[in-house]
Amino acid sequence: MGKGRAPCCDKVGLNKGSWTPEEDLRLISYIQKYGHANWRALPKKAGLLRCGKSCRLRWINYLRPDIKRGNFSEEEEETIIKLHALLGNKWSRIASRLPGRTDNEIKNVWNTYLKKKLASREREKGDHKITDEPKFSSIEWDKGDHKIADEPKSSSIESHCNSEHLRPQDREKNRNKTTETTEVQREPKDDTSELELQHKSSSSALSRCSSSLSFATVENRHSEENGDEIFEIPEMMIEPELWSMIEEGDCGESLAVEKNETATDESKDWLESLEIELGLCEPKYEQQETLVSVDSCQKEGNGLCFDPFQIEPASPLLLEYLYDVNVESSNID
DNA sequence: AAACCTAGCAACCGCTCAGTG
DNA sequence: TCACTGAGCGGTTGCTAGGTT
Repeated sequence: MGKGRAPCCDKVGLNKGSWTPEEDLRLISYIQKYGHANWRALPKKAGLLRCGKSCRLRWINYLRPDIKRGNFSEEEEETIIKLHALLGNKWSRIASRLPGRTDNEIKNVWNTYLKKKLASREREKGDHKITDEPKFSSIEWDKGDHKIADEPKSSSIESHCNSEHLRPQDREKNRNKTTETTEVQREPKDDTSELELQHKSSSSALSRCSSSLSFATVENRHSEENGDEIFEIPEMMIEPELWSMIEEGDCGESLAVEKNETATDESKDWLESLEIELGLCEPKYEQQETLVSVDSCQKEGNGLCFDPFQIEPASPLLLEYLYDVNVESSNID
């Protein structure tokens, strides 16, 4: 750039490296109450010794309520492979097609696993070189080379929930590391207009299909003033002292935030579950199984369950998406 | 049991872009 | 139009856990 621009923050005396549970809690607590309109100012206001960029990254990649933790399903992997063939290393673009997944996560999965998987697959087929470049141009697309149309058609809800489709090492990992991350399924962020339709239809299925810490429903809504999300958190019980701990900053120094009288029970519940995940407190009671099982849902045939990653040629959502991708590719060209 | 290796992932860094005064 | 800011993106690094020798 060369404009002598000041660093995004004064890095002297700031924490680096892994985030502590206390920092996480502090960040979540602040964003829950005040949103994240200004990342640069956020750490100071929240009493965090981090730069705004770091806070943003931590929130987006790890703490965001709509984040989907855990292993990628076969369908997700296939989707990534196909989208990568179309878009190349446009991780954020790819992530926008996979609700609940972050660009960072997809990038990591690609670099550590999918690239190799694809390479070995190609090796079996022939001698195709795996590159980071998009495989299909919009020209190919126009010719009707709709590679994505051969997307697996089987429902992935089960596979999403069912570890049978996970890689062996990941299945093992899951058994051993049950509380490693905040495996909380929440409504996907719907700030991407192009995903709006998908979200409307797929998010319920997604949020239903998750780990033992899944919640029944979580709604996002946009603040009219600044577009920040305010998350409606499902109803659960919470230790009152825990909440006051957060409010009064008992988990560290006092929080630089005021007590929010309107903080919902749901927010507290979410924080509590997060604290359990972070190992800040013991689970007080058995997590209620609030999710409708995929099986029962499918048996009921109520139309609420479907595969968020299912891509069939006839799907209007897919057509919209394909059109979208095609237009975007054309624009780039 | 210890040393070494490898894979996975969180976090950082530097750059670009869009918005604003 | 220019200077600047803040947010976001993609590449890279470094830590850690698990596996292997």
